[in-house]
Amino acid sequence: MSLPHPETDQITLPNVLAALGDDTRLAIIGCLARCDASGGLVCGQFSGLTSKTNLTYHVAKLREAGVINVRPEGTKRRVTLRRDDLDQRFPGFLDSVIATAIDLPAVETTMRELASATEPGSA
Amino acid sequence: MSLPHPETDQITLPNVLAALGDDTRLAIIGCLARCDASGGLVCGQFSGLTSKTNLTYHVAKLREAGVINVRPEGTKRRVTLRRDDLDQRFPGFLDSVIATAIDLPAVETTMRELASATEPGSA
DNA sequence: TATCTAGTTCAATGGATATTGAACTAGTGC
DNA sequence: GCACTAGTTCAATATCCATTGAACTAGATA
Repeated sequence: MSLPHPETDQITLPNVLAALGDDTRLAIIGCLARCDASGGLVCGQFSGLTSKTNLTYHVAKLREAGVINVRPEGTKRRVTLRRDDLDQRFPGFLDSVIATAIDLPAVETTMRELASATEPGSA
Repeated sequence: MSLPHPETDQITLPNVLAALGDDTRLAIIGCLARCDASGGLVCGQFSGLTSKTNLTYHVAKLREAGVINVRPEGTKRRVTLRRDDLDQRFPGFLDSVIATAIDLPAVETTMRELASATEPGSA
């Protein structure tokens, strides 16, 4: 872990709520919720949501609040949800947020783009 | 209901999260969670949290997001949590937030003030 | 009617937050 | 070494948000 992440017990509800109270960041969480089982996503895969610079900003916000984990992987950054940590800290919270966030319009759109980008013949 | 409140199905997760992502408002929710069974609270009872003007502002934010109900009662405004509506819309969400919000320092302090203000002999 | 209480409205302010573009850095592969 | 990719940093801006104080309104009470 080369980037600073808060310890589990440093994660606070006000910070997490503030981090999630933004459309772009909520969409990022929605996308992650949909494909976290497959090992998360890298920043570039959220490019449909906003600019590259702005993504760096929002991903950092989520990381600093303790909502996601960001792991360098070559020139990329692999982003995953801190499910276990959040469940431990605020039981039931993440699941209830995800249940709604997973169906947000911005998430639907991004996932569609992501799917078509990995279709055979598009590479 | 003389003040505008969103219908249950108009309540959105981004709005609710943004409304709760503020220390003052989270403290209001914590206080309400503690004594909602006893019929809610009136604005003035949150006076330990911030100024009167600022309370009007934050209470309006929570109301507009659909988190609380505000009912005129003489010159006062009775504030209650929209538990049923939120449970219907985002199952489990409110409970998980309350579990943590109820123990916030600002809530503890406010509840102590509230308790001492209703002690026999203080009226 | 006069006064008090509880809360609102409004305009102004300060501070935080989101967004942008240009320049930059760290890996990867030729 | 060179070019490419992925993401960062920085400074600037634009916007939104929380906070304040003064003046105000509605209802209760004497």
